[in-house]
Amino acid sequence: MKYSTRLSDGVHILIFMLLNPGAELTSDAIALSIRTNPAFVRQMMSLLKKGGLINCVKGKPRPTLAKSPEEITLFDVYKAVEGDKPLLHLDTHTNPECGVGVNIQYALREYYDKVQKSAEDTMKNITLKDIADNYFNRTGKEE
Amino acid sequence: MKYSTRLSDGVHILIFMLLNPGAELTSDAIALSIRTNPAFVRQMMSLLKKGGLINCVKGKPRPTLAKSPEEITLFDVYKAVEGDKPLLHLDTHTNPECGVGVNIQYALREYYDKVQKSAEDTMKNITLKDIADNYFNRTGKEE
DNA sequence: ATTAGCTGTAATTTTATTATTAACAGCTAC
DNA sequence: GTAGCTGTTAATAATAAAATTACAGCTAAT
Repeated sequence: MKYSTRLSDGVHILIFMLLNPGAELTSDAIALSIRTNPAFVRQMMSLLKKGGLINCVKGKPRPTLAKSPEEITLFDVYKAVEGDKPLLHLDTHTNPECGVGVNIQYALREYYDKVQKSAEDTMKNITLKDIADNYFNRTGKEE
Repeated sequence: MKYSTRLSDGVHILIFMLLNPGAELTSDAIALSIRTNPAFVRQMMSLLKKGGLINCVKGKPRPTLAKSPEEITLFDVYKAVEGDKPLLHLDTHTNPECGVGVNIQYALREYYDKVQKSAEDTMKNITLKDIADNYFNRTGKEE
């Protein structure tokens, strides 16, 4: 498959909103920056809204962050745009008649959960503000 | 795309070898358990061999672990079968004329690296023995 | 020596998941 | 009232994975 860039694009959208507070910000403008199409941006924004991260109104091109950047973590964005999709995937297609194979995958699941948790814990400690600060340092622009 | 199950299948192969020490173990037999085809198993085994995790000889269906199960970590298997493929993917397709977008992705990279590192650190602390023990507990069989 | 059976590897096809696109109903604000 | 936007759905294209095919070369048994 294609690699999912939803988390990256979700953050992209949020930072874009942070950089343009109160300004008119259409899905077309954001799409131009991500180099995707407006409908995809609107789909992402719909998920971000459902996740409680942004507020936006149909017909009105002025979306706003629903929380301060310090309160939005990378994990929040991940959950909003990827849902429960894990980073690692068990092979759920093993031969069901082979108990060995089935139990290996069950055994693995426990350890995949640990990997997932450590990744998520790290994501929970990264906020939109951190990423924005890093962006500002990069561009020399001050907050 | 399809989700990659290479790590799961790599572990599957290693545990299978651990369970059948010294026995004849053809790629056909392993493929039957994973419910895949022998050529894919051989491709995975080729990678595991390059990663220094197993020994096997062309024409001879008796692969062996190159290290003890305590010395093989989940990270070793991940590196062997996935190489440098990260868990999270930046959107490298943003509009190059939009400096904002480009720099957002650069900023994000630093944080993705942190997430990757925490996942890898966890993987480094999980050994094939851990997974095998969990498997044995599950099946009631003792080591 | 011959040969059956296996491995190692490359090339092609199929499949799964994603982004892309098109389309349109409904809201907003001028 | 209408231009421009959002929200949503459905269909299509793109991409990376597994599945498959094929075959040269090794092993070991006879």
